[in-house]
Amino acid sequence: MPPRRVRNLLALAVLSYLSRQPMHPYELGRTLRKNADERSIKFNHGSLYMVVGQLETAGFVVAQESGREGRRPERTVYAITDAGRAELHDWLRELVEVPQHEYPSFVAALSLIGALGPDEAVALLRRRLERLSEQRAEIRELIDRTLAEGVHPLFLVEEDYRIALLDADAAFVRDLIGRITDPQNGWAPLWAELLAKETP
Amino acid sequence: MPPRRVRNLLALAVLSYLSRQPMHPYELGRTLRKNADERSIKFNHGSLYMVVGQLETAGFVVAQESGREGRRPERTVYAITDAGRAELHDWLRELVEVPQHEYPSFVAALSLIGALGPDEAVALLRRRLERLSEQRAEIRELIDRTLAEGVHPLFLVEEDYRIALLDADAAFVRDLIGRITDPQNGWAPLWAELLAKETP
DNA sequence: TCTATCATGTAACCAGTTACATGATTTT
DNA sequence: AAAATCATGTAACTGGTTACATGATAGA
Repeated sequence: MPPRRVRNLLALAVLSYLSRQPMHPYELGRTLRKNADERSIKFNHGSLYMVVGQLETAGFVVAQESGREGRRPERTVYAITDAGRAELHDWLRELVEVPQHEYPSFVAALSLIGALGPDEAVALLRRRLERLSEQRAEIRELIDRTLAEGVHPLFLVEEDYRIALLDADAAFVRDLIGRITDPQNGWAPLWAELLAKETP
Repeated sequence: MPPRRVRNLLALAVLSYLSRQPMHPYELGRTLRKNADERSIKFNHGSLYMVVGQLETAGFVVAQESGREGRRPERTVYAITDAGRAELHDWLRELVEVPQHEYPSFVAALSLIGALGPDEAVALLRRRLERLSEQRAEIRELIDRTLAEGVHPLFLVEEDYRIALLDADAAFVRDLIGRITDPQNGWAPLWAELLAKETP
């Protein structure tokens, strides 16, 4: 199959909302913000117009009416097309089914962490643990607050997933600290030695 | 503190390698590839030159000699500056210490998964589990192979971390399938109902 | 009434990717 | 000697972000 004509994930959210009802870009923005989708999908005012434009040239949405109301600027309302629905469905399927190779910044940091000394690394990892638990608490609270408003947990699974990732991160970090500092065969001594050699 | 003048993580790797010895961009590329850094940091031939250029204008690296050897094209060798070393160190510290808010595609997918039917979603999630375990096996094998070559495990922590994330993903997905399909109070019936309402 | 904020869109800029160019070496 | 691959870099294009513009409403 050919690569997607529009790859930006913001386009997925746009298709999803337009599949419910036609809207104009600004309204899409408000809706995305109201539903806290910015937590899951990066977007800003400008990129919305860009993405909608891309979707239009790809034939996934069409400009419906472009009227002005009072003396507001033009508002162009877009509707999803059949091709757009197909793309939405297919794309979502793919994203759920096939785990993507991604580039979290902590992976990059770990791959270069040798450049820090073992003591410094451990100190930083300990601070990371604190931040991780703060973030976890925030998300936990967000979930509870939202559930209390009567929202079905189905609409919060992405936050559950975030918590799962944070927990895995924390567990990994704890383990890593152990492997560095273990008094028997921790990495610290050798690590320090390697570092001393390459820094003249 | 002001935002980083160069944000691309590839620049971090470049600074790290240049802190060992001056190199020209092509050599950096070879080195990155040899060390399998492409698994942790996205890069391609073109972006290397861009990033090195950015680092130069930011004053983190300087062009040293630009000679030609035989009749090869010009090769410009870059060296790290003191400011560059400081940036490398500070940036690495930050990346280890503070967990970034990121946008994995599965988070986006989960936030919109309601648009799929519960049965379809479960089927896809099951396939995801298979793929996750395949990926895990591949990484496991990579780690073992590399360790067998005598590489110190410190230089493989990022792969350990990937495995931790894959495991967390899989555990989450298994749990999610359970929450959807649970015969007592699984989400499937309500979910199907919601979906039917909004799709006329 | 002046100022802020909302509503809506466009344009300019910057970052990142893909494609192109060209001589050197190795393989067939 | 032709073809492939390595070595090295630049240029063109596309995607994404930031900044700008402008009328409308609400608050001080």
